[in-house]
Amino acid sequence: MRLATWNVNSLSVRLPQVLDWLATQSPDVLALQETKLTDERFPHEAFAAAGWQAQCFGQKTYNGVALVSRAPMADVVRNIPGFEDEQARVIAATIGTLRVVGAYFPNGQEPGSAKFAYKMRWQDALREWLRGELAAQPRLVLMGDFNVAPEDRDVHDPVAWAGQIHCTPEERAQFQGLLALGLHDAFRLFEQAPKSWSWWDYRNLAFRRNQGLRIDHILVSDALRGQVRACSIDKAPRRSERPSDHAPVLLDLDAG
DNA sequence: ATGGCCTTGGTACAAGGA
Repeated sequence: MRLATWNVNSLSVRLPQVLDWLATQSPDVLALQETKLTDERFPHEAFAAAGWQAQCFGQKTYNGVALVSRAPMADVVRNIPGFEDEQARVIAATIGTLRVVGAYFPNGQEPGSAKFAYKMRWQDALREWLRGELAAQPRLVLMGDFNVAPEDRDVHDPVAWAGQIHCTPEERAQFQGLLALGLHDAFRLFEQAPKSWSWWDYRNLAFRRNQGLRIDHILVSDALRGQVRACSIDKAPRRSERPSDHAPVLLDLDAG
């Protein structure tokens, strides 16, 4: 079974690329972030024509998440239950024997700002909700754009980024708090090439210079850890014309 | 260098992203 996550930075712009990528990589489930579409405008028909079904949770202009799946999705949850939020950032569903959570973590803009405080509060709520989800369904995957580079090796220039947004001790502690639930960073279960990033700034020829951050992640629960066969970042879409600034991350699980 | 690029909304540029 193959799962994937991709921040597409506008599904309207990237829909043809997403459909091409689905045909090429053939994941069973794809979590999308930054769809930037209200649910009325979500292109269900285009996915259905290619053999996929989708559950969406969007809003106008900003944010927006979706799950695209070959198999039906049940018990769909939108956003974090009990956490009042005007922003559409979480969608969860049960697919087969898996609980799949797709998330677009807040950016936080600048340490010390109101948006940073929201980023912390939002993650507190996410973590406490996931604690219950894991108890109810131990076979859980949390994937999406976490907007944190967990360690210095996830940053092209750790000195320049030290203390900057995505690299603050508070954000890294939040990531550790998720791992403390019994989740594992699937990418780091394997030996990986140094300088592996999932995001490159549109500016400064950052992709060509491979100046990026690894901020898109797939976390698997204890119960799934032994079934993880591979985890990789697919840079190919980032090379294409009019790319998203993020690359997809892929996870291969044993059928078991 | 408080920059650079990209998307949306709306039709000029501001906000947000990371």
